[in-house]
Amino acid sequence: MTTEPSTPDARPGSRERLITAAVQLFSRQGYEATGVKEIAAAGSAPMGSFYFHFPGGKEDLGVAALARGAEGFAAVLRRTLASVEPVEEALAACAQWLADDLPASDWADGCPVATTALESVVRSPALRVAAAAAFDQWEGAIRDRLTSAGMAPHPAGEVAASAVALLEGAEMLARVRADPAPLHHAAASLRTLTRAAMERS
Amino acid sequence: MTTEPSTPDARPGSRERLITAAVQLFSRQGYEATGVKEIAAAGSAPMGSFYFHFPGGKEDLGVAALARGAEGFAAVLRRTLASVEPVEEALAACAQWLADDLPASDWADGCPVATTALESVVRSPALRVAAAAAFDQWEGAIRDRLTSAGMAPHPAGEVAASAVALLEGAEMLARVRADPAPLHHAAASLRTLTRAAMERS
DNA sequence: GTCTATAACCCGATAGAC
DNA sequence: GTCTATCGGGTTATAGAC
Repeated sequence: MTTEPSTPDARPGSRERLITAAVQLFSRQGYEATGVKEIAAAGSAPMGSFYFHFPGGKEDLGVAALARGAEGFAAVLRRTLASVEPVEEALAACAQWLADDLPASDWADGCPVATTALESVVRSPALRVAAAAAFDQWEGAIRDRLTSAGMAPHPAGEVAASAVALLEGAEMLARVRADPAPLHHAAASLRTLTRAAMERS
Repeated sequence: MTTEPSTPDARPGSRERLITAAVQLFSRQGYEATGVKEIAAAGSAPMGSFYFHFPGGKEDLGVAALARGAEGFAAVLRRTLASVEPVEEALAACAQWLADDLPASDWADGCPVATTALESVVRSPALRVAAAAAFDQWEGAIRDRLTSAGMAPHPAGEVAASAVALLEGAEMLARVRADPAPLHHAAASLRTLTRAAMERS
């Protein structure tokens, strides 16, 4: 059992550094545009370490990076959803969190999954499955928050799916336009969708 | 003036064939994963023709392919929006059109802009601007349909932006999962959003 | 306008010393 | 586990004949 924080203050091992570097590079420029040498350099690891830790090569690291990125945004989602009431403001707050966070990198650091997900559809079943798991995880976190607030499972699943789609689409528009407005409009739309579904429940 | 259909029955020139090939390849696998040789082969044009017609190289063709893809989907949007009443069903029909169309290619042929748009944010200002223009065009077509139905300009712009975001996000989820459900949920959400905005007008 | 051949470089992956 | 050097094949782009 060599899970990471065995000695809590130690510098992360090269495997961890490679995953962290890959998450950021994939979120900025996607999977295809990122070279393994670039990842190794960003993670301060030589090529030998790369292929020691990821025998399956770039795709192997890609799967690990998608899982890591998925967990990172899931934590943000859960924290934001849990700390805001009422429920329709909780979802809007997630869009607002993106509108506040993305400009900090000048819109460079985007969703750690989306670009790689689209690139994977035709080219890599392994990456496609890992991306699907990421979206499932986020959708599940949102669905749980909606049902906890009393929404029936039937509309909650559909609203959660549309919420993930809306957040992803609005983030793409915002990054391409370098403008937070699509995320603000998404927040308003999420309020409307949540309120309508709650009234139906 | 050498716009294309000068002799309507002629085989398209190599420039047209290159653009058509690029639109499809970028919609399948994105910009970064697509090589210029691959585009030239798919368009049955030699490398010499490629750099004759697109002196700026791959990025030059990329801009043309985004504009062509944008116009293609804008035509679908305008046709669908114009042929369905009432207005809240018109937007839902656009999501349904995607749910019907995408499985035909086994989810391979996706949005001709989205993947390249995300890849471009950090890497190519020219492609980023072309992608933004595509999204603006689609948003404008939707906004026009909403205001024609009597919606005030203020909610119409926001609803149109969220509609583009929702369609793009739901298409991504559907392709990655190989499942039309996210597009069906998006259709339902578009009905709700349109109805709520109409009532507010 | 069209084509071939190739330059110059970068890719993912590996071998093998340490 | 870590590092360097390198392989074979890919990339974008160009030169120059036709």
